[in-house]
Amino acid sequence: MSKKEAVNILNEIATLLELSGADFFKVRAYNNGARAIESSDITIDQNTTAKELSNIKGIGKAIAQKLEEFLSTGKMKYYEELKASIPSGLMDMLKIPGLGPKKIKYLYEELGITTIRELEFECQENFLIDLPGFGKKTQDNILKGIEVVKRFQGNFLYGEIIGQAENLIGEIKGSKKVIRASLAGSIRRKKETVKDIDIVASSKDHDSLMNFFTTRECVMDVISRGDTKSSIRLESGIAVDIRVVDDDQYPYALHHFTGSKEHNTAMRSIAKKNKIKMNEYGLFKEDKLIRCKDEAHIFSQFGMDYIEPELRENFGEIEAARDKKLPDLVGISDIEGLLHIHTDFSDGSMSASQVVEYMESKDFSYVGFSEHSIAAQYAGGLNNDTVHEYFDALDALQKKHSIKILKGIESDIMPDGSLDFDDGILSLFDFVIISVHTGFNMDEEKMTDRIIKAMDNKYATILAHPTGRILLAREPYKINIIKVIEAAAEKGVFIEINANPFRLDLDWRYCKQAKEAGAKFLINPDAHNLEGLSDYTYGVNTARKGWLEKQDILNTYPVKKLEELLKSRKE
DNA sequence: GCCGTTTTCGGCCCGACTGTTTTCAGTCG
Repeated sequence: MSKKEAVNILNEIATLLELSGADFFKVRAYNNGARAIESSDITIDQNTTAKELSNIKGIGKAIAQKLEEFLSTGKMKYYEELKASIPSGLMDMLKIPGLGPKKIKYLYEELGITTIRELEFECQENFLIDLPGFGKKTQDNILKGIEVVKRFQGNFLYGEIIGQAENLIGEIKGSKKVIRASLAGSIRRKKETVKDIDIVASSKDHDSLMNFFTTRECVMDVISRGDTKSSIRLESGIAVDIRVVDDDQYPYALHHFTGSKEHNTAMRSIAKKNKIKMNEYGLFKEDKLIRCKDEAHIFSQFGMDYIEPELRENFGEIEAARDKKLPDLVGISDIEGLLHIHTDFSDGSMSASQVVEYMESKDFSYVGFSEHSIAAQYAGGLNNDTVHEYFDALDALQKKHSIKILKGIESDIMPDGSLDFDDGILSLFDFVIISVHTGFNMDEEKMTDRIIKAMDNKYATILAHPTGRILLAREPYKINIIKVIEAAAEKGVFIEINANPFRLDLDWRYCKQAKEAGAKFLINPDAHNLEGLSDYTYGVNTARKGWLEKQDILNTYPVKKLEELLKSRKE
């Protein structure tokens, strides 16, 4: 039993309670409890007691006891009973935009609808039109919502969406009606997946700006249209929400709609303690507006430093801002070179010389190749012979170019924790990336031991994509990531932030903890084609969300210092 | 269900839009 499972079960209980029509505050208490566990630094396992749990703010007697039962036995009676009382399809129905727990509960009780498919059928048969509180438009919206769920499951990769978002915000900023405008919401916070695109703009003429917004060429569908708020859908299926305010309200609105919800709630409660009301229109002391010219000014009202949007997840940024202890986050321009690149020596689609030319054109000072290794024959991995051809080719390339070329390998971690090349060959590389590509279905203990054992090899320098997750497609393998992080820090193995937009692994949620354990990181593109090289910027986002600074990231270092660090591990 | 420098009971953040209503409930962020 891990922290993650505890968090998941509390969130699931909250959802089930919502569907069962429970008191709103009870639902929120479970959501808050999940949040509290997630951000607490206590380790959670089968021996964690209710007493320890209830020390966490947000966990009371009732939740603590239920969790203790869950952790020690793997079961929770309360949850099992709740789950049994509610058809599982109702949970899926919550994903339909426009349909919430109240209506779902009503449809279930009145029409016996328990799955999205049934709901779709009933809509097509016009059964919803005459229900009290429903009607033709509601039914149409539900059908549209079902389409969205079926096609996109409601989530989008940041990397797939950011281009569309930037185009649209560019158009809006270009409108003469706009004074200030910005992306907001999760996309401004640079979360790895987003549900929609949020935009905040200020204008003297709301109506014209709304017309401008809802008639852009990229708009497929207008979902709602008001004077302060409108929603559209793009061809990709993602919804875009815009909020238009007067310019003196802009800083408050931008902060409010950037979120996160948890950050805002925490900010509001601080405001309340200072007898200040905080909402999207301003800060009010005894109903009098406190004028703020920008977001930094808002934070300063509470004695806080400016908090970068990436950090606004209520992961301690508010306390740090108050204590002047916010990190100086790593930036894209800090990156000096890139490692973890595959070429046509293994499964990449570009040649090493193309990569070198590209990297030189972008003024990077080093480039590190890392082909797949002997066990990864599915990916054209190098073997004991071709590895020497690879060295010769890179040596020849180095003679023609001034950018420093580092020779690496991505060596597979075998199920027993050994590496697939023997030490004699591994010792020849400038760096050895180790990673799991097979045998994903081990239990947590075995997988954790497997990876920790692999890190005992003194030639292993970088642990790649530590959890193996593929966003929106594959869960992380079962692993005690905290143990792995601590072992990496202790053994001096560097942790990769894999910057592929489908991976972004190590997850930012663990970066801060890893840093505190003493770990160092590399932001690696894991590129297989030339476009993939620029993915490193997504990795920088992840590092920033994980509170990392320039000195935490090895590929911000000059090449000499990086080489020393890579060598020191062998010695 | 949680919490408490006024509280062990009575609060719990707040506002916009839609659609179905004739003043409001549900949903969303």
